[in-house]
Amino acid sequence: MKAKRTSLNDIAKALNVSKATVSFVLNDKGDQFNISKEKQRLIKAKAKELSYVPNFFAKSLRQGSTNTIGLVLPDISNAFYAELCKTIQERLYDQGYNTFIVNTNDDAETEKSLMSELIQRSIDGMIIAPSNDIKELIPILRSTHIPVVFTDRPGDDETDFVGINNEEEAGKLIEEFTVKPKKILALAPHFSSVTTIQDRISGIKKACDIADIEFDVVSLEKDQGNVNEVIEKELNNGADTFIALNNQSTMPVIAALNKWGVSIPEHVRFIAFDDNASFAYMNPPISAVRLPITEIGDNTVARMYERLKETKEYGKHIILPCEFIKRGTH
Amino acid sequence: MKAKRTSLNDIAKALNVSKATVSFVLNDKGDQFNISKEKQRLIKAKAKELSYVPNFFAKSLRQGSTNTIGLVLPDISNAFYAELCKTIQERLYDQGYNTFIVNTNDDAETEKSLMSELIQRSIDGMIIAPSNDIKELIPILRSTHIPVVFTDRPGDDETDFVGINNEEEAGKLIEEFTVKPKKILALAPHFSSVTTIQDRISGIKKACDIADIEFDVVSLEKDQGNVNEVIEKELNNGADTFIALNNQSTMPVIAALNKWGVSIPEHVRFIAFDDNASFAYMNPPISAVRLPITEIGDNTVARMYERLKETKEYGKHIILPCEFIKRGTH
DNA sequence: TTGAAAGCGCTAACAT
DNA sequence: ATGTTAGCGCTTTCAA
Repeated sequence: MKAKRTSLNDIAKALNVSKATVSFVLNDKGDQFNISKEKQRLIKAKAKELSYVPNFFAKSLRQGSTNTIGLVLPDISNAFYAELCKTIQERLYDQGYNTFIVNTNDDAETEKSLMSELIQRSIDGMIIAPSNDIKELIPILRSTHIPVVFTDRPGDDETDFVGINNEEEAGKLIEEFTVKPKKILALAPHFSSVTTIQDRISGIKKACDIADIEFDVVSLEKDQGNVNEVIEKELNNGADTFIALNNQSTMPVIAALNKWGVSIPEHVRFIAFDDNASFAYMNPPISAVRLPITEIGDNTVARMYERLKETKEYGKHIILPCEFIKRGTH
Repeated sequence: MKAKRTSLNDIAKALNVSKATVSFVLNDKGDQFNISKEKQRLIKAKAKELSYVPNFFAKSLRQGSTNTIGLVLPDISNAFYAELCKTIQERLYDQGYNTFIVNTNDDAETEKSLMSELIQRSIDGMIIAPSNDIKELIPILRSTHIPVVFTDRPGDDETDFVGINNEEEAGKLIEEFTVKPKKILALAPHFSSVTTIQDRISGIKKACDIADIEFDVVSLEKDQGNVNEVIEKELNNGADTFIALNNQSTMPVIAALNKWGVSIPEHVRFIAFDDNASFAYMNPPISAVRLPITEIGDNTVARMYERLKETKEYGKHIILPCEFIKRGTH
């Protein structure tokens, strides 16, 4: 019952010209092939009249390319990735590319299989914020020759990357506190071995060593009761300065601090790495490092576009600066 | 340089059989076509050996279907839609479908053009949380014959829908307050004419009329200074009970209430429609209506699957219940 | 029990 | 200046 879509051939027949001519004209190669202006006009008019729409799949099959970029993200429901995803998708769309988004749930095996799937679909390029160690990914990456750009989480020196310098940005933080910290406690999300978190830890640690500040890290459990206990213990151990290592670990810590009646910034100081819309509304509003999400997205797509169009050279790392948002807790 | 992918033909040649035979076997129709067990085994082994991967586009072209569902969402960076998107994508993937996500930014024109784009790509079905009025969408929907399921925001009686009964759920809320409200103020996000918000308003209004409670609605500006003013004015007008009509309007109101030193739930009561992860960590934690996001996603995909596979009948509305999360502000 | 061949809609090399 | 034609890789009807 489905009314058949107009095809190139329909237009060609209606006008008594060849498919090739129609194809040229409709792909704006009319002049290049010296098709007469009049005929071009006619063809375009007829295409409109029959509401012709090119068949994407026939085109892809013929050309061997799909105009689609695969986007591999750890968790699309995390505010950071949701925003990044939106930006990347929009920019790609502006360039005429479609985005095929897959979600790995930060699971290494899922990621590997999804990546293979994507490659099998003849995508033209892949943008990835990897959950796996780069070493695990190399075999998969080797099996294809499409450009790959890493975003947020780096690969190695051979792979393109757009993101921030987590170590440096985290290290700079200890100078922002209004009171010199005695002991800094970094709060890591549960089970997080991803490089971004590890780099942030190492940055803070190094800075603390130099400034002669005591330093410790704890990993937060999902259970709030547990978080409360941990924070109480650390408070007793002299921690007076807290840095949440990502947006997910912020709220539980603030809640625990509130529970023990510790006032911020009078008794202790707090900074969140990775800002969140809600932070500005807290009481007091939470000081945070804003990751340049839009810029990361823009640059990632720009780099992908370069790789797609011109450059064969790879391994470029684009590092963007963060911004410290001074609010009421630092 | 790109190593050519193994094709059906490669396998056929290597084994000296026809493409057809290989195709049958690899699509598990070997028995149906009485291909000998031995040959089937051979073919499958060779396919594995050459790491054969079917060409998605050739298949789509030939079959005229793409195994892809278009998903049209207003704003993928909004927590509610991010979560919904994730669920729908996962379920669709489980069923062997791919999801093509597009983001309309709640802009009516963008939505219309993106929908047309999607249809042009020969998607097999479309799931949409529309920004446009259904009347605007009808011409576009008419131009195709693929199944369409509306999610979160309904179309009309002729279109499938999965979501909640906003009017009813909002109406029930007024019974939840621990103190009988004198005057309820509903807080709408800036410029929101979408039906979900309108239905929530009308539900509360009706319930207030019956219970003889004063009721008013205000639309919140982006600017917090403005929100503060509005809330102050309404406080002076006797508002003692606040209902945020979506998750975006919650934080600004809480911040304003804090600013004026109004304590919750002692002085005023507050409920948010649409829960958010951060609400549990606020002080006091925010009472909220939890939308059944996962269930909406599951049912949307299930319904789409039905439409794709069996049913020609449409216009089914699946209404799911919400859950009121009692925390500290109501 | 298997193979041959047509054709999905498009592009581009080659003719004319 | 425009037409002819050969596939891209796959499925499926028909023939053997």
